Amino acid sequence: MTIEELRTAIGRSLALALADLDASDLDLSDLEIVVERPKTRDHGDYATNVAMVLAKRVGRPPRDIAGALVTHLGNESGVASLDIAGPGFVNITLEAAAQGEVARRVVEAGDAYGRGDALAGQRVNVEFISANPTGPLHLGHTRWAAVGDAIARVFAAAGAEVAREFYINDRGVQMDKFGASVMAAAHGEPVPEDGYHGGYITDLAAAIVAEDPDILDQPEDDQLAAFREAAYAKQLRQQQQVLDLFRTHFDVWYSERELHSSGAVERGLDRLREQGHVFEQDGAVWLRTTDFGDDKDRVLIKADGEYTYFASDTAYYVDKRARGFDLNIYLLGADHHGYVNRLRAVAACAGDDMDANIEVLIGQLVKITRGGEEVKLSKRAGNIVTLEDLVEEVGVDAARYTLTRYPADSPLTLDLETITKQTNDNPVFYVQYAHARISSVLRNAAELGIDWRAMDFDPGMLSHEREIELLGRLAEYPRIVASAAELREPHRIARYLEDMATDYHRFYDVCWVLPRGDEELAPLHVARLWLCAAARQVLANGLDLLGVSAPERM
RNA sequence: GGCCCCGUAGCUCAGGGGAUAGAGCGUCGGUUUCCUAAACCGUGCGUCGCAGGUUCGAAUCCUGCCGGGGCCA
Repeated sequence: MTIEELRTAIGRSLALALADLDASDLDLSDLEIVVERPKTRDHGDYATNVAMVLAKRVGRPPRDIAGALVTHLGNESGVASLDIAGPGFVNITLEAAAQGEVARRVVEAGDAYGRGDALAGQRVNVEFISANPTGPLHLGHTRWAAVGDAIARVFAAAGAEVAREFYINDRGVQMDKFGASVMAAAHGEPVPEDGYHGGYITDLAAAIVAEDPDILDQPEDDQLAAFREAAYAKQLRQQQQVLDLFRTHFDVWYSERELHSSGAVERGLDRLREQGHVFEQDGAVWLRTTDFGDDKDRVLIKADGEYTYFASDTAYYVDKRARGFDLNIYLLGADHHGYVNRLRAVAACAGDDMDANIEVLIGQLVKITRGGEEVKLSKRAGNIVTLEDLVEEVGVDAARYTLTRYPADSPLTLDLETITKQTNDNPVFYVQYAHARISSVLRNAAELGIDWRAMDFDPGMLSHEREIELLGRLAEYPRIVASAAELREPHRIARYLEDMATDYHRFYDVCWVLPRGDEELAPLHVARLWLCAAARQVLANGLDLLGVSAPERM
C-alpha cells in the first residue's frame, strides 16, 4: 500500500465517519489529508492529524472525530491496527504484506518509480548560469550549474516539459574590453586597466595567434574585432566543454546578438507597446515597470538610440513566451537580487501573470575552504576559483552532490578536504556506497543462479523492523520528488537519499539476504532480494535527479 | 536609508503548523568464521538570537528588535 492509497482510504473512511457524526454536509474540497511518518516507531507506520484539523469545523472534540474515523478505517484492507493518541492523532499500522507490496511496485516501475504527473502539460523554461563569454565559469556559476540542472530534472520527473537555456551575453562593451585585453596580451603589452586579467587571457591570445599568425598585421580596428570574435568563440566553447564535463547539458544557447539580428528586440518592444506600458521621456524610451512593483522605471532605448541590456532582457522574455513556455524560471545569484522586481514587472508589462508565468529564484553565494582556510586563487583565472578547478579537485559527483544538498537560498561553504574524504562525513560516498553494496548483493545472487525476478515474491515475509523501515522509506519517494518540484528544492532529494542509504545499511547489517553455505533458498531470501532491488532502484533514480552517478562497484 | 539571505548541539547543517527538535563530524567505547567495515551499534551534546502576536498546538506563520553576510543607492 502506497501513501497515496492510504490517503485515499482515509478519505473514504472520513466521509463515512462524518456521516456518523451528522456532519456530512461539510465542504471538504480544500482539505488536504496529511499522512506522515511518525518520528517514533511505537506510534505506528503512519499517522494523520485530520481529526484535529477538522475539530473546529465539525464542532466536536478531535478525539471524537478520530474515534469515528477509526471505526471505518479499520475495515480497509491492509490496515492492521489503529489507535488514537495525544490530542487526536490517528496512528496507523499496516499489515506486513501491504507494506511489502511497495517493493514490487518499485521494481516493476523501474526508472519510472517516483515520476508523477503533477506538472503534466506544463512547458517550463529554466534559464541559468547565463555568463558572459569573457572568461571561465566561476564558483557562483557552478552552484547554478548543479542546482539549475537538478531543478530541471526534478521538473521533468514531475511531468513537465522542460528546456534548459543559457543566455549568452555576447553584445556590448564588455565584449570589446575582452577583445582588447586578448589583443594586448598577443602583442605582449599590458592588459588595459579595466580589461580582463588572468592567465587565460594570455592562453587565448597565444592560441589565436598560433592559428592565424597574420592577425597581428591587420589594421587596428579590424584586428580588435578579429581578436574579439576569435576569443569569444574559444571562450564559449571552453564553457560548453566544461559544462558538458559537469553533465549539465543545455537545450538552447541563446545569443543576445541573435536576439537583435532576428528582430526579436523589435517584436518585444511591439508587444510592450501594445500593452501600453512604454513611454518616451528626455529623448529616451522607457518601460513603466513601476506599474508593477519595481522601484523605478527602466530605459529601453537610450537618447543616443542604443538599446539597453534591459531591452534585451525584455525581448528575451517575450521571445520565450512566444516559443510557448508557460513558466519561465530564472536562477540568479544573490548579487542580482535587484533584478527580481524588474523581471517580474517585465512579465506583467508584457500582459502576463507575474505570479504564474515568471519565477525568479535567488541563490546565495558559495565560498570554498581547504582545511578551514578560504581558497580564492585559481591558476587559470587569477583571483577567482573556476568550475574546472573544482571538478579537477573533487570530481563531478562530489561537486554536484555537495552543491545540491543544501537549499540554494542559504549561503554555502565547501570544504575541499571534507568532500574528498571517503567517510560517512561525506554523504555522496555514503549514498553511492549503499548503491554499490546492493549491486554487489544482486551480482552474488545472479552468480548463485537465483533468478529472483522470476520467482514468487511474498511481501508478507518482510516483517523485520528494519525491513519495515526500509519499505516505508521507499513508499515516501514519490512524494519527495513531487515536493522537490513544487518547492523548487532539489536538496530534498539528497537529504532523502541519505536517509534511504541509512535505512539500507541498517537493514543490511542485521538482515542477511542470500542463503549461506548450503542453506536452501527460502521465500525470505527471495523477498529480501526484491527489497534490495527496490532500494537500489530508488537510490539510482534519486541520484539521477541530481546528476550524480550510481556506481555498481566502489 | 531601502531591499534580500542567514541566526537551531563544540563544528557543518537538516527540519512544508504537530507528539520527547534531528543528522553527520568531532569525544569516548563496542561490532566482522560467510552477501563490499566507504558499514553498523552505544555514548554525551540545546535559552531553536531576543520580545511580543496568531493558533488547540510555533524552530516553523506575522510584527518589532539584536547580531552576521550581501545587493542597491
